[in-house]
Amino acid sequence: MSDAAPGLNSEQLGAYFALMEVGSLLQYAVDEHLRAAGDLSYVQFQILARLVDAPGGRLRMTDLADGVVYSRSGLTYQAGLLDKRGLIARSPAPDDDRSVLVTVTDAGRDLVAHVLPGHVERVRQLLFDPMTGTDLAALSTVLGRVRDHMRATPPRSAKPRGGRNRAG
Amino acid sequence: MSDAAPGLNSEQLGAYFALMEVGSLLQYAVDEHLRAAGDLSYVQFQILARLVDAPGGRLRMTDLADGVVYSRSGLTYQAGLLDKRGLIARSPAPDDDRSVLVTVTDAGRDLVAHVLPGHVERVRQLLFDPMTGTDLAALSTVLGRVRDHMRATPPRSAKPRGGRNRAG
DNA sequence: TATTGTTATACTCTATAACTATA
DNA sequence: TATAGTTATAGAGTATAACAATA
Repeated sequence: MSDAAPGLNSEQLGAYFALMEVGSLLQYAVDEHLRAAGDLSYVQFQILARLVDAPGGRLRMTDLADGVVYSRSGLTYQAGLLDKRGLIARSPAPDDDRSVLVTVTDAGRDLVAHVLPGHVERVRQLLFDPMTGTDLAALSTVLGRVRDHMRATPPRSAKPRGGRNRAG
Repeated sequence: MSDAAPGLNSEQLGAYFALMEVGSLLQYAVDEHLRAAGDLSYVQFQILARLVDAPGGRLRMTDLADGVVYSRSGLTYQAGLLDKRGLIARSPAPDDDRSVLVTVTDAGRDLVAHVLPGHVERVRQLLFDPMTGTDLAALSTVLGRVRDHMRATPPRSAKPRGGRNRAG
């Protein structure tokens, strides 16, 4: 879009496109590896990874849904797949009978451990090999700020009802 | 993964997660806007945007496929949708009868023009509002370097045909 | 009444392979 | 033989809405 970019200067536009391309290529490469190494989609890997990191290896469905998947039914679907493979187990929550506790099984932990080195290696090769130490520090600073801002800016609840931007 | 990250230090790991999260949230927000404002997916918007930027508003299917979609049949599918809506037109290439030239129609240009301000506005709000001028410069430098490196590093499973592995 | 989670269902998108046609 | 593109088909993933159960 060389001409019509009313709200962004060319440096911003370039950074935006670069971010999208880098994110897309990285996601693609990582996804490909996870499938080949462990027959996992990136979403499934995220679910397992969050569980491995959680105290006791367990989280409620709702907590898991926050930040991993965009709908509850989507998480139920993914959890069903992981459950069927024996990578997680679901049990009723003792303190709230509506909730379901999801726990990583040993098999789930093993799979994450098996997949992680190659995963991390791909990230290193693609993302960090071309960076200098200064690059890394700068990137951390900027992305941290942006992430905090995005988290604080309600992304999905801000649905304009009577919309200003409708297509004719 | 606080424990098992053999190949990345914690700063790198944090930067990686931040990048994925920022990219994912940005993609989601932008996609949502494009659908609401113009009933376009991000892929469709990319196709139109590339055409608008191309000399004469036209590109061959193959050139379009490079960097936009992951398979040729995927592009045929998306082009079919855009064609049906009158946003692009397809015609045989005069110099090579195997090729198909894709051209943005006036309706396609209008839709891009209609959608672009809101698109850019969302990017500005989410990505650039929390940044300082130094941040932007740093981000551009790092992402530029990383993107060049990624483009120069084709995925190992480079498939003979189709696919995603082209320098852009 | 609101929240948690599942299910049923429909839809979008993507990839693979077979196919046609041209270089 | 290799390339350009389409089609048929199958599969993964997602969202929406209805639903049941609990708070």
